[in-house]
Amino acid sequence: MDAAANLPREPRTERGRRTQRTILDAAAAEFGDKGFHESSIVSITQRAGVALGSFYTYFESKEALFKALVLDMSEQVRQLALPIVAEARDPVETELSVLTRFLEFAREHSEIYRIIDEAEFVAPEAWRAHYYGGASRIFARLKAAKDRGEITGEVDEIHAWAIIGMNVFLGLRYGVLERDRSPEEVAAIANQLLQRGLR
Amino acid sequence: MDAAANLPREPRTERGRRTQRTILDAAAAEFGDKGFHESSIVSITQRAGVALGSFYTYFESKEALFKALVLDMSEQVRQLALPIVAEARDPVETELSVLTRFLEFAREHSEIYRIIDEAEFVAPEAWRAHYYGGASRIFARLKAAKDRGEITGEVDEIHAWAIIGMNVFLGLRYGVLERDRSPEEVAAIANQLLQRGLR
Amino acid sequence: MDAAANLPREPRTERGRRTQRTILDAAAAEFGDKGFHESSIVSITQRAGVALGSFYTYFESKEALFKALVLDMSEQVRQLALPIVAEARDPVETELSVLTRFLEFAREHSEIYRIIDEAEFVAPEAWRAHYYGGASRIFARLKAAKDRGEITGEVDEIHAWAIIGMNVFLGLRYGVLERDRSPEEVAAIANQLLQRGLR
Amino acid sequence: MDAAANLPREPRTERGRRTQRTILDAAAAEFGDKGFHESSIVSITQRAGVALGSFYTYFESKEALFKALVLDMSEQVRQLALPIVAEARDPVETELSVLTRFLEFAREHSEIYRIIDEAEFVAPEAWRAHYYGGASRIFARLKAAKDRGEITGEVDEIHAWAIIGMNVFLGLRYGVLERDRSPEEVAAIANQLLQRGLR
DNA sequence: GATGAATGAGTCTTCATTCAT
DNA sequence: AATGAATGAAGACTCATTCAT
Repeated sequence: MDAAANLPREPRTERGRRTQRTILDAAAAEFGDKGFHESSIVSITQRAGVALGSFYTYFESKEALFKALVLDMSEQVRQLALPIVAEARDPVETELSVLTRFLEFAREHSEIYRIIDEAEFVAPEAWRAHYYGGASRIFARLKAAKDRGEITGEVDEIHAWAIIGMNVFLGLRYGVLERDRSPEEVAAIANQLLQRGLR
Repeated sequence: MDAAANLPREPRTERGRRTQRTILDAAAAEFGDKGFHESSIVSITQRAGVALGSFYTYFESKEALFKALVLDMSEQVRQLALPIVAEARDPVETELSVLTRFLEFAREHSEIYRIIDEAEFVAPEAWRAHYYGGASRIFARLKAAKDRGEITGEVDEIHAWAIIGMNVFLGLRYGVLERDRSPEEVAAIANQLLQRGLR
Repeated sequence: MDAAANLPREPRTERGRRTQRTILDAAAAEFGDKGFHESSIVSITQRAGVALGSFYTYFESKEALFKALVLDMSEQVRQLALPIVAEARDPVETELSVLTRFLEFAREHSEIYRIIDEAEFVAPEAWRAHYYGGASRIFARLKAAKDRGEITGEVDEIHAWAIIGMNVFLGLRYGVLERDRSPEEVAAIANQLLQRGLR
Repeated sequence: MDAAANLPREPRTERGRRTQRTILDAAAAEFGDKGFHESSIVSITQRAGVALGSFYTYFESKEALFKALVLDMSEQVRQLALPIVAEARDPVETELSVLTRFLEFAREHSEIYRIIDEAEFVAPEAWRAHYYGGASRIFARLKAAKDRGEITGEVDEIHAWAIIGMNVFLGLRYGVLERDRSPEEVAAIANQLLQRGLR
């Protein structure tokens, strides 16, 4: 088994790189619209305006493409939090900003959102990598805040998973399914839980 | 659109009822193991030990079966909370018990868990019914508690979605993927958030 | 790996048995005409007058079908020699009759001939089974004749392979490619070699 | 039909000649390993370390390449017998030496062996040319021996085909499939048949 | 009600070949 | 000469669904 299995095949020319990009974009749109199983390679290449065969010049398989896409998107999501965390303020404040940013993102890129979610079933390792990574980054932030004395109680990995679950469902409900509340509002209200619980 | 569309076809005899039940169980196992798309009707009927054709005596289609299953399971999950809520104690206490019960359930019936989750993509209306229903019940509990003065701050549907997201991800992480923490522990630690937030 | 892998799937009804037989016959004709790689499942099912999908009701794959065919034909070829050997006469006489019979068969069933030959590349185990089996049966006959004192010199597996090679090439040349000499003539002349060598 | 069809395209420069040679060698290895149909042009050019497109600078098509290879190899096999025949001794003796040489060759170049054999199905004319040529050369040798009085009985083309069949199968069995007997031994034992038949 | 044979649209994937650079 | 991107026809195989028995 080649380590490069499932990785996009490296184009050797600039033209190749462009074609690969086109296919990738078409695939993101297609998967976002129809989900993995309803999407077809023919349809993706048609969207991309390239021949069917060209797909296989750049990707091993439909699964490999999906995985590549999830990895790519997972990275995009990860990037969201970076600038916010860099500013390093109050932990609850930080999570509030992260959530706000995340909700905006879910609105603007609901297809990415759906793709990562569907990965739970289609590309489980990629899905796990995404969420385990996310949870451990949140956990790390909480621990750091605790070390700085900004959090008094215990912090636990469980808190991190609770937060990520909250974020994901809020993003789904208020960013993808219905947009009847603004990201700021959703984030602010949800954040009360982190701030002071239900009282 | 017939209201009865997608509903299991009513068996007319006792024998028929048993066959239908057998198929339903086999389907739950199959979908839980392989997910919707990898599952096949032949395989389900083989598990059930009935002929392929018998499937269509009791179900409209593969989708209809799945939907029926999700509805059935959704109802099972709903039942979980009923006795707990009936005891009507402190709201945070209530959510703690509900979460604990839910985590136990996720452990014992991870296949049900996966099926409902996959419904987001395969049977979106059933999925929505399940989660919108869940959220509104939580929301109702919170409002009731607020009315009884047990909660001082504002309560919002957003809180309900945050809680449901928490629960789902904790169930997935600690009930399905890895069982390295007990349901009680997970619920207790997660509940701190509802109790007093991160401080 | 199931032991039944590659074996034809057992039909459960008489109708099924007929369909399977039809497909098998169509396949023999197709493979004989075009060879394995140029033959296609669509074409085979068209010849058979059944739907494409029906093929997969009865066979695992194109390879499995081919293998099944080779096994079946190998058996037919084996049957050729049985009655002749049963008569048990002079060994050279016996090989003469076997060769004659074989040459007649090659003429009448050149497609079978080609299929077994192509198996060397497409279904090597089946091919080996066929020829190793054939060689060992010839060898056994030679040994028996030797034991009966009908052969004075040493007998060796090598002789058996030499004889089989002779037979195959004569069948190909005078039974399949060109039929410019009668089976009896070919067998008689070739048999001189076994009789007394080149002198 | 152009007489030059299927012939390798003539390289115009020394560099070109080298590239063509490289491709030819890579193809021999590939075809020997995987057989004609499993081999692919991409894979051949990768083995050769040249670009895919370069293939078509030197060969008309995959079939043409194969045919060229068979012709080339057929010629190599033909060369085997030349020095032996030149020495012109006793005919049985000659065939013994030819067979020995041939068996050695089959051992050392089993890929060539397989390629010529597969040509029966892939490049039938080349295959026919090879074996008809071989048979007629053997036949010619026998006739010459007969003329010189070294063979007393009749000689026939049929004898030639019998001999070639023997050789091919012995080469396959003892040179390619299993090498449990030395070429000398195999040739010596097989030669008894030519010498004095089975007695 | 139960059975399982039959159907064929739909998909993925391969690969020889062409051609612009 | 050499390169490798692009093409698309062709083929194996799956599987939900129908229907005669």
